[in-house]
Amino acid sequence: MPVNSFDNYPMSWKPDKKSLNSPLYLSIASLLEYDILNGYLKPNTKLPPQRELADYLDINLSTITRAFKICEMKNLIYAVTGSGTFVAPNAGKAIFIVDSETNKNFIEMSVVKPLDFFNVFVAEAIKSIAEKNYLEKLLDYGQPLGIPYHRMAAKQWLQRFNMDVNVENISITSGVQNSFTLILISLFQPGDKIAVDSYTYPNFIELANMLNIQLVPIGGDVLGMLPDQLDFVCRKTNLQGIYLNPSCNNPTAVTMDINRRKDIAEVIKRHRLILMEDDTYSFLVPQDYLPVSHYVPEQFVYMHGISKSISSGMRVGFIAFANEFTDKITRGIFNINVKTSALNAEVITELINTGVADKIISQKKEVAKERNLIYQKFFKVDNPNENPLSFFRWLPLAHKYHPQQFEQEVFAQGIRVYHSYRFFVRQEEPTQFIRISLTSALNSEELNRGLSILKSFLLNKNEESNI
Amino acid sequence: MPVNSFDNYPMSWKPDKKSLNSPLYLSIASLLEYDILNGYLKPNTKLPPQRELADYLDINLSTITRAFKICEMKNLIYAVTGSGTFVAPNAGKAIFIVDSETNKNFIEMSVVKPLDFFNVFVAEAIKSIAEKNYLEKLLDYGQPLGIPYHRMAAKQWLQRFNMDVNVENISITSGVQNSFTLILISLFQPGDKIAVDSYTYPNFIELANMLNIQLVPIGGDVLGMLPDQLDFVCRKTNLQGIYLNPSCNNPTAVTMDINRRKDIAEVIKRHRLILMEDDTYSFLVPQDYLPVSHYVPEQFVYMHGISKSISSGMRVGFIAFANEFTDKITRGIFNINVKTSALNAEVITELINTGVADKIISQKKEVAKERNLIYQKFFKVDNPNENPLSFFRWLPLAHKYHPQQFEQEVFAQGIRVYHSYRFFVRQEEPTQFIRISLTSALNSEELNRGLSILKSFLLNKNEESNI
DNA sequence: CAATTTGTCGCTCAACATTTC
DNA sequence: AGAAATGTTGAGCGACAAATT
Repeated sequence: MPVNSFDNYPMSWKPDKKSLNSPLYLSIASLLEYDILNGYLKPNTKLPPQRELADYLDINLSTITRAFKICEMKNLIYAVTGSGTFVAPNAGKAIFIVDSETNKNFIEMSVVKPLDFFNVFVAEAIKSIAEKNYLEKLLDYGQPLGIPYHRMAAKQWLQRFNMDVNVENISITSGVQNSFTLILISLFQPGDKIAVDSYTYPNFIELANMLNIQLVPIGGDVLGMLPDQLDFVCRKTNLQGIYLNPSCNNPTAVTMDINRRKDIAEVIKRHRLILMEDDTYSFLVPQDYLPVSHYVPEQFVYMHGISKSISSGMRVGFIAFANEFTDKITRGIFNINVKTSALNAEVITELINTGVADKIISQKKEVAKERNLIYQKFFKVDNPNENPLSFFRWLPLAHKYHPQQFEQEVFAQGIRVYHSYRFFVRQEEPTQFIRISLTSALNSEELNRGLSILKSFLLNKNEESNI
Repeated sequence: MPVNSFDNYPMSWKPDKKSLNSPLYLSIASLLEYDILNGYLKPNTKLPPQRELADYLDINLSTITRAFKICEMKNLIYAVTGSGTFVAPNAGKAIFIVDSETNKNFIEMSVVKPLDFFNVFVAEAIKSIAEKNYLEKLLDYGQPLGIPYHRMAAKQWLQRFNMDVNVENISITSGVQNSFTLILISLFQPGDKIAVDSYTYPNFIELANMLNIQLVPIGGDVLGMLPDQLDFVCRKTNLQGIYLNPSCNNPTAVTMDINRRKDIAEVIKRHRLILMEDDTYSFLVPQDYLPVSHYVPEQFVYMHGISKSISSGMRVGFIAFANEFTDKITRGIFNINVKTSALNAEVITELINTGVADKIISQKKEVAKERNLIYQKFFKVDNPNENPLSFFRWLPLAHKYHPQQFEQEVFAQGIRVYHSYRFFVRQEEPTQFIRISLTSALNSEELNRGLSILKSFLLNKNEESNI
């Protein structure tokens, strides 16, 4: 191809040669960033091949590669060998999930709230602790992993979910999100790669982005992540870890059965991945399920939040981990948080030891069951592996929409749900979904009303097929 | 120099040519790492020039540069153009400060404890909160930056220290260390460079290391960091931020006067640095001091811990920040912690609003004054800019010691202090110091005893000069 | 203060791996 | 199944900048 014919050749992106200055690769990267963030390059646009851009700008191919790598680290683009480079579907958009709570005159089905009306019990626990005479002792530094009494309660609690480890392998953290931060910083490096489900919890995605840790989506089926696909990716890419959500995957609501857990564990072992198992929803699963961590005793970090099961406001979580990680995690806790407030851990310990925690859970399960029945009055649940007590539901859409616009149109009807774009890791989505929280509405009646509005909205959009 | 004469030439490090495999640069980096971590290369050893190593291994110079860069990122070595590359003084050593608390049969003067015996007041505050009827309302998600009532209390509290900002520019965090994490992750990138005092708080150093943020030490004088030196470094290196501890620098105990604060602020403005001002010790400074943040209203993050002033166990801190950073910080808080427990913030708010916090502080200042007088019975304080109420003291040593060995020898006498190696950022220390905590001993008598033991120990070492 | 030593950095080259057709 | 398209990666080159002598 003659060098001067580029004007006639349709290139999706033509950086202005004149505005390039030294260093070239940074200059190119920032031009690209600018054009993406300012909307001149739309999500999913295919960029010209690196060779073509290099020819056009009359520089070396690898200079383009470097420029692209910078933008890829910022999650603005993603590159696939053989196919090309594409603008990321979520380039520059915030996907994180945060409770807005500004004069709620709409029905909340986006954020998953943990049925906070059981907080009366927590308030009682606080009162009973306030009367204890050892209160002062809870108020000093020391014991970054938690005081033994609290860690013992954690041990007993985790045993309920078949996670049986020594007290030395347990730490109190300031909630699951804080556990994510702790583990990503302590056990991983910027540039490391972690395998995740194609649909993953947005706040994990955003945190990984902030820390420059790359997430590699692995395909799944009705039971969740496919071991073969994981193995396949591990063979060609150097992965350091894997993040799993096996009890009730957020957002798909899928529960991994025992066989799939074993199979995945095999692959994790084979490739020496660090397993980050997020088992916040273990309380919604029958008692005979063993965590994936159980099968990889030398390379797991099991993260258990009590925000969903017991109380969200206390900001307490537990982690259990393989011996190997003890030093790094201890150091990490100290450098990130110093420690978690023992007062808060004491409240949770009290709830566990007095059996109130169990009571809260069984009541939450009742409500969850009821709300799922309401959901099924409106929408079908096809996959038998979806957790019947899930706090949220994952509904496929028959058509393609503009994600944010879709959320806004729904909102205009007085309800809020999340579109799947928030959960998707790289690449374009083949099918679109919405995640519907069942536990955020104030009561069954409100949920009923919300789902009914949603259903009419979808029917208006000719979305019969999945309903 | 003939290529074959290397055997006779004294090279401080000769990697085994045979154990090199592809990729070369990684292979070299891991050989170097191995030799440093296993003690074959001692701290401060000068490595052979990169060109010489390249010649010796018969590979390209830049391949060595790359290998060295990897080790430099891990803080195993540091390179100075013109002088050479050296093994880092703290290569592979943990310097972080953690309260060990295992059967204390020694006098604690290493960790700085915050005079925890005033926790009775905090316990009372908890009791009074437990009786409030709005307790449940504190237990949900939402309001990641803190509920307005708490942020208002924070605003009033910060005003005492002349930090006057709107409520919108304030957030509750889970303590100062957590604020560091938040800000380093939210406003900086791996590879960014931050200016710090040559002697800096070890847990800040370690956290920066974990996040691959480079710290650049700036020289100082009796008033702390020198503006000219900061300016000088900014001109040649691309710095993104600066970390300061102006009220009572940890470990030097120096208080920056107003003029120095203004001068430093000028340089910060000129080079558009992000200021991280750690003002945990502002309660030990006279009321007319303005924070450095005051002079750079568009680029500051002011971090205020209450662990030292009010209560360490509650894990609550406040940050105030320039408008510009609001979005990034909000997103960061949500992705790192979700939020800080409102229960804990409520306790601190209660202490502030009832005036108990002020009472705690004035009592702590009394004790600090008394303990500093005890110190001066044993050791001189030469620099008038050292804070007379400091919780710790910084004592120069006349001779050079092996740092860890020194700490152990002192420990053998039944006391614990920290050697300056823990605080030093890169390069070898010209003079060695020890940091002596005055507030960790249980009472004046114990402190007296500890200092007396320390003094005899030092006199035995012929350390008269500074005593 | 000029020459020398020493580390830094951006760009190029070429072999390679993966995907598509 | 083989050829073409496309992204990846390690190493080399050379100009440069800073510190030392």
